Amino acid sequence: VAQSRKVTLSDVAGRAGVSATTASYILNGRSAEMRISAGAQVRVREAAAELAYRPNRSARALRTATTKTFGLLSDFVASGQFASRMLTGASAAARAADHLLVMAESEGDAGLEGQIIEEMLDRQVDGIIYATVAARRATVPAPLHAENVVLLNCFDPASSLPTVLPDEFEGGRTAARTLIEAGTAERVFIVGHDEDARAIAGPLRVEGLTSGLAEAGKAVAGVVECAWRVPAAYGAVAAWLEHSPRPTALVCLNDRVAVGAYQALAEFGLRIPDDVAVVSFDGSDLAAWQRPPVTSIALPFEALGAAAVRVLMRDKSEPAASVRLPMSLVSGGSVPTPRPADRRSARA
Amino acid sequence: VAQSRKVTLSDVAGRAGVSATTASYILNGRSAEMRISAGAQVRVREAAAELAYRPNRSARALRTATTKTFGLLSDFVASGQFASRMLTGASAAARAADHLLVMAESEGDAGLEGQIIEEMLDRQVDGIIYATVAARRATVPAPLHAENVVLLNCFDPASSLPTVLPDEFEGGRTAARTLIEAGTAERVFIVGHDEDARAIAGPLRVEGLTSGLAEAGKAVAGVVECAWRVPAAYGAVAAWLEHSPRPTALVCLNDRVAVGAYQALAEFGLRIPDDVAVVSFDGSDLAAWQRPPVTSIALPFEALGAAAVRVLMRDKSEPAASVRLPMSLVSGGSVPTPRPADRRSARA
DNA sequence: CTGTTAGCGCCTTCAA
DNA sequence: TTGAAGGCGCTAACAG
Repeated sequence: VAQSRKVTLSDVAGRAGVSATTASYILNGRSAEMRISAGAQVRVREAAAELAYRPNRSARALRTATTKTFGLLSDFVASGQFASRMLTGASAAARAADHLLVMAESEGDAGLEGQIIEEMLDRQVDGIIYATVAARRATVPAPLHAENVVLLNCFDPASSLPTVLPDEFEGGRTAARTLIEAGTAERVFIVGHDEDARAIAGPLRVEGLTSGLAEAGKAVAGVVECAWRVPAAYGAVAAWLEHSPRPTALVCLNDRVAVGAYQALAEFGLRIPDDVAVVSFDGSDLAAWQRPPVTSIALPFEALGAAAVRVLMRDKSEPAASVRLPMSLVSGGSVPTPRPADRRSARA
Repeated sequence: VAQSRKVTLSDVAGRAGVSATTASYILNGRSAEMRISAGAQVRVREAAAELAYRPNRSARALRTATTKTFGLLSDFVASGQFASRMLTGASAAARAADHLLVMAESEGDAGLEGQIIEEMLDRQVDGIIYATVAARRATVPAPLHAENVVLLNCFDPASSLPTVLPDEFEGGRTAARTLIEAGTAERVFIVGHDEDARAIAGPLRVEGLTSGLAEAGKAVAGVVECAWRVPAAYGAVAAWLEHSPRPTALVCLNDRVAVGAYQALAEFGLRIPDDVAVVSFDGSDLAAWQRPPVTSIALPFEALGAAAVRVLMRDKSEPAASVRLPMSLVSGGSVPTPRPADRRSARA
């Protein structure tokens, strides 16, 4: 039966007729190591259960300087699915390892970021995930360099901190392969352009695409430059369609761009995938909701978050390896299905 | 200059030539109350700054049983914008009040939920936000009844815990008023239907709509039942358009439903807003990304999160009032603009 | 195999 | 106006 007043370790020890030390050893799974008698073990466990004993984490933290808590610091969480799904993955992985996540958003403000880092460090978090919502170069604040830190979806050229990133380059190659297999790689146009010089997702996706097309003797026919936002993409693609040769395929640098492109194509009476194939990146719900659903090279959102947690929990004697996770093809209906013969030969 | 080893309060006191007690009073803003000498105050503050002193929160937590940390427990975070934007609001409000948020997701699993609650309580959080991603009735686990808890986007009929909810009923009335002013309230059909018996958003939105229409002598013409998902809404609306009289307006119970409805209307060659007006609920980005943008009755996502934090931080001598926040009209282009004369008379 | 002792860093009575 | 002492609950040497 649970007590009304908070149950402490010595309450348990008292009830089991042992000292607090012994109870501590038993409850922390060190009975074998300490060669505790079977009787004591049973009595302590029973007492703990009967009293619904829960260790006081603050006391333990003071003593051991660990909190079974990780900090997750992100620049933005509200935009798109990246932050939330990554958070889900990280949170689940942390919980599976008996940890909790303290989370905060810097809103891209360096001052705020610094404050948050102090707050997290004050709380003695066991590690910090430094995440960005867009894959990019980042400058990690100095106080983090000495801590257990992992960079998620970003990297700092000036530091050797471990990093978890999606493999954008291979993702680009997957996009190329998809178009080649479908026989729509004749006139491929890229839609989208990163204004942010620190961004790496776009450039890597483009490089991968170019590399993949080259293997089949193809090349990118051109780029429709626009911000990675729906209205911008709509406007740019619509304006471009006025004057340009009809593309066989559009590679949209993310799903929002694809939505804008869909709108423009519809306005010009171009059918997807019959007239134009569309491939995009991210694999968010947004892609699945279009008609037809957009074939998208998906970010492993949850896996990225989980991988970051695993890096924080690694055996600290090891040097902390960075991780690059594959992006996967989520087939929608925006790329024509290759005839079986084509597909077979392409795979061979 | 910061030390390599962790700086403690007595380090500061030593450097300032006072005892830890005095330093504690000064650094906690109790100098006046304790009538500390001006000199001591200056010296202690200087010493703290020079040593870059930061209080050890774990030690303070052990002593005071408070952590300047709130727990945020949600059933899901990844779906849609609700959780993430609400999280943004809560996190910002918490930080503004010198608190941090520990966050976890129960994935709708009661067992997991119980574990997470224990974990949060073990860490002595100063309060817990119990949030659901869909507005609904909830059954708050027993351990929370005795704690500082606020329900966010849900309520528990069996408890008297304070609650933060959007005003869905008034939101429905706003939708009605919008259609009436635009002169498109003749044949209004509702699209969407909650399967979950615990859900309250849909029913309240419908009630509000009905009430608002009634004031103008109108009524809902019918309901197209479908789950609140894009493909379901598309399918239901498309099937329905085959046989039904053309509506003057569709009230979609959320933005995802509106997206599906848009797709169906487009397929039938019906133009928005000329042939059919569309109003929906939530005010997520999704609505803004349609062409034309959907006129949507918006949930105050960030404000809901912030309000929940404020409830947790209220003066504890007060009884904890529940909060109902207004939904706001976000005009897109999916409802025809009323002629100025109409609008004026409707407002009178 | 188990208990005693000694703090972790901080706040807070109580005395001076 | 300030300092000394005690203890929050837990863990870890060190004895026995």
